[in-house]
Amino acid sequence: MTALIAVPSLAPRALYEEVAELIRQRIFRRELEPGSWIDELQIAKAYGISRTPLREALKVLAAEGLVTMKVRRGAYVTEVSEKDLRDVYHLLSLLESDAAAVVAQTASAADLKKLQSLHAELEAAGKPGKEKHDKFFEVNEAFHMCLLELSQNKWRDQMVADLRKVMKLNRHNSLFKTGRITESLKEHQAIMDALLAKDPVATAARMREHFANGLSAASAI
Amino acid sequence: MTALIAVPSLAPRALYEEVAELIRQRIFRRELEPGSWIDELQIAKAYGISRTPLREALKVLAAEGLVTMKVRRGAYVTEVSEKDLRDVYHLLSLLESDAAAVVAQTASAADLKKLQSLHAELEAAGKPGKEKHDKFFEVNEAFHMCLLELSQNKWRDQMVADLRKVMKLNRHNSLFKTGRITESLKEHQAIMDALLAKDPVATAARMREHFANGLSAASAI
DNA sequence: ATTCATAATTATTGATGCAAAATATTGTAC
DNA sequence: GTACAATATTTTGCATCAATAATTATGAAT
Repeated sequence: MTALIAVPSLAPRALYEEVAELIRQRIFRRELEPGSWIDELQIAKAYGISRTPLREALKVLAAEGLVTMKVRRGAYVTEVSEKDLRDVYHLLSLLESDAAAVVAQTASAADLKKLQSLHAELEAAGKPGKEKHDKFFEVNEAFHMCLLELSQNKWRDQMVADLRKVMKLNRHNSLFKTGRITESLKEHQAIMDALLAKDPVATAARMREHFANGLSAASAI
Repeated sequence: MTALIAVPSLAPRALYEEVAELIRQRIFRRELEPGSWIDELQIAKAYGISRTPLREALKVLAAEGLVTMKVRRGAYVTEVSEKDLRDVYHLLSLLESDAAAVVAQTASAADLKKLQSLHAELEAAGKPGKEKHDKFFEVNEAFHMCLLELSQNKWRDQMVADLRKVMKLNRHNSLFKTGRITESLKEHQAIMDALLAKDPVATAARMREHFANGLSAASAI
């Protein structure tokens, strides 16, 4: 029985948020499989907490789409169909390409420099020989998130973050981590070029292509 | 003290959802003003329920963006800035125009008929002389929602629904209800035409215009 | 033997109670 | 009179407890 240890941080989160994050991670790690029932009693006991904050955490996860609440039947890890994944991916493409267009129009020199440095990191991490794929995916995520933040629309940030969480429910969430690192780098380069040219239309187009390629690579599996 | 009466329906909702809906409506009616603190004890007492389902309801509303939770300070009705509204509106435009394009490509004859009948209703409700504006806005919402549903992406449905809720936080949520009924009808007609022509690009463009006009009408106030 | 009904068990949902934290209030000292 | 400190009150947040609903198991009747 591993009780939760209270970590005194500067921005203290409520217990239900703490628990939500723990369960999120367990879902991503597939410790809790899609479709499976979430045993409140067992988890509460395992974490050494009561069921009240746990249930609040489950409500949060339900709002994110990670779990599904059934009346009088409790919480279940959301099952995503192939169509769901395509639908979510489509929305990600739409939202992120739009964000990219905005950034192309509004980014300052410093903003572009930041993106370029991330892009450079990405190229370094993607060098053949290097097999630190984790690093590549991490920086890739950082690049996309940085672009998002630069587009200055917190509502979109939230939506993209939630959609990306849903994508992680997928077994082969290969959409993000296929072995197409070289192609992905080329596409990122194209996006960077369009951004530096401050061409919103081209930037959005390159981002859409980037997503389209990711999707076809995924469905080819 | 008005206790909640259990309405036995076919799809029984949990109490926390029931309560969430009640609070949602109170927020939309501005009984609970943006920025104001939500008194858990008072509301629980007023509804004749305990704080537990109420707190769960507040978590749901927080996920929708209608309320903001502050650690150890409770729940507050979300305050949306002018920029927030523009940002949300931008996303609505993006999502709904994309949905319209999908429908233009995939709609069956029956689907189009359904949209046409809603459009006819809208024209009837918008006839000068008739001052049933409520009816107009209601049918307008129905038209947009029907289009959404026909585009067959439940994730987008959810996002649009949430974003529209946030829009309703606005004092003058004039974006939907300006006195530009005639113009709005013309724009809807243009959308219908593009849909019937099964032209996705034109349909999306008309929808974007529809939103752009709504925004400028709103900011002109 | 199979089906339907009833009872028992199990799990969710809602209520109440308690402790900790934050804010407001009051009093005292300078 | 103002500022700071200590106390009191208010309110959140978590835990425990009770009740309701659903599922499963058991038994009886056809």
